[in-house]
Amino acid sequence: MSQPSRSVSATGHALLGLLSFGRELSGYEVKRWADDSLRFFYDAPAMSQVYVELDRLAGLGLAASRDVVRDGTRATRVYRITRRGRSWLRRWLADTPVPPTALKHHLALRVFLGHLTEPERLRALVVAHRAHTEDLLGELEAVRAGLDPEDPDFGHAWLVADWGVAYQRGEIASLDRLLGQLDERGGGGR
Amino acid sequence: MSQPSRSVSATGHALLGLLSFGRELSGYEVKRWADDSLRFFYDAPAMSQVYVELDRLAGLGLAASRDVVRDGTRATRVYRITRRGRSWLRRWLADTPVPPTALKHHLALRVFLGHLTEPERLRALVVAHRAHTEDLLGELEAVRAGLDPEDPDFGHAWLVADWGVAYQRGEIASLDRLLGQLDERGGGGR
DNA sequence: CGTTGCATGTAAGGTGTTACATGATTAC
DNA sequence: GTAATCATGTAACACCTTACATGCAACG
Repeated sequence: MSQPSRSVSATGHALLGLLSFGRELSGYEVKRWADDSLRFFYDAPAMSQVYVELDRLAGLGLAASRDVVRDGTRATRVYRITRRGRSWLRRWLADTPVPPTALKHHLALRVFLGHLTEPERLRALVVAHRAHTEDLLGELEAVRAGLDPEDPDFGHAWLVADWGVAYQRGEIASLDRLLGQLDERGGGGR
Repeated sequence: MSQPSRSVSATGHALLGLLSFGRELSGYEVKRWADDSLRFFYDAPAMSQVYVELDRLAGLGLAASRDVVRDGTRATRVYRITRRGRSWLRRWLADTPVPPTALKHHLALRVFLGHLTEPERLRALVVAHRAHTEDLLGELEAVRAGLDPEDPDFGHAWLVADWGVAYQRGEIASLDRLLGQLDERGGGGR
């Protein structure tokens, strides 16, 4: 049999992970679910990428697809994880080293280059980012509220959502601290 | 005049940002500096990518290069930011919307899929990640110690380093909290 | 005399994005 | 009727990585 260790990307594993919860899902549904879960701690792939990735998983035998015609003429292609896919994922989870967290903090880059702009402008960027973070926090709290921490499968999803809530709260606290420091800088000397 | 708004990638802006501190730097030096600063809040690009990016910035007139022969035969190509590059960066900083933070938290993905493995195995992954985070924290503290918060230019770098320290400490606290929750799950029912 | 650090690049390939193209069904 | 949602995919391209290729200088 094949050993596509290298042939499944991190995103592929993430999507196969969504299928591992046992439901049969269309690409569209996978994307929506990714937007409600993966997005908060992992980049949610574009819609087009989801189709490509699911197709590849099916090609490797890790997922199986079938076309469902419900009522209308246009078919919906649904995917489910195969036994091979499940054991594949298990082994991946157990044996593959966890890569370091990849962060692209665009606001931090701008603060880093703060010498290039006026203090008020920089402050405005931070404030806008703070507002955006508040929004994210609200969404995450809603996600967490929809999960059951006692559930055998989705309990882990709850853990991650709970963690995400703490993470975003920490981010907001950091931003407030940063704003205070910027005010000291701007108000004082220079 | 060109309007290469679209032609400079985020990484390009980050590297141009390093040049904006005024020093004339070789590609090699840019890479080392990126590893000591950008790496903590933005992905540090590969060495080869640094050369490509600098070359592109020079092609756009945002940076200028010259070959320095110091002593030996092999030339070192050094880059400095041009006046155009500086005003380019300023406008970018002032006018370009800040994209949302992109996170790829590979450990969170594994916790999310925790139903696929044994509690002890999952715990081990978290512990390993915690150790790695401690290392990062140590490196960041060293970076911060080498910066002066009062410096007109590098004061902003200090702010970001200080923020990074708080960020990684928060991460460690989150991981400890997560470990406690995992123990409750594992030790109790199920 | 071998390894590490300085130094620069090319080639190939993987990963993912945006834009485009198409079309049905449902809700207002 | 028209807008939003469901639904699937292709094409072009941007971005970045790994592997490779080369070579000098300094240190032990």
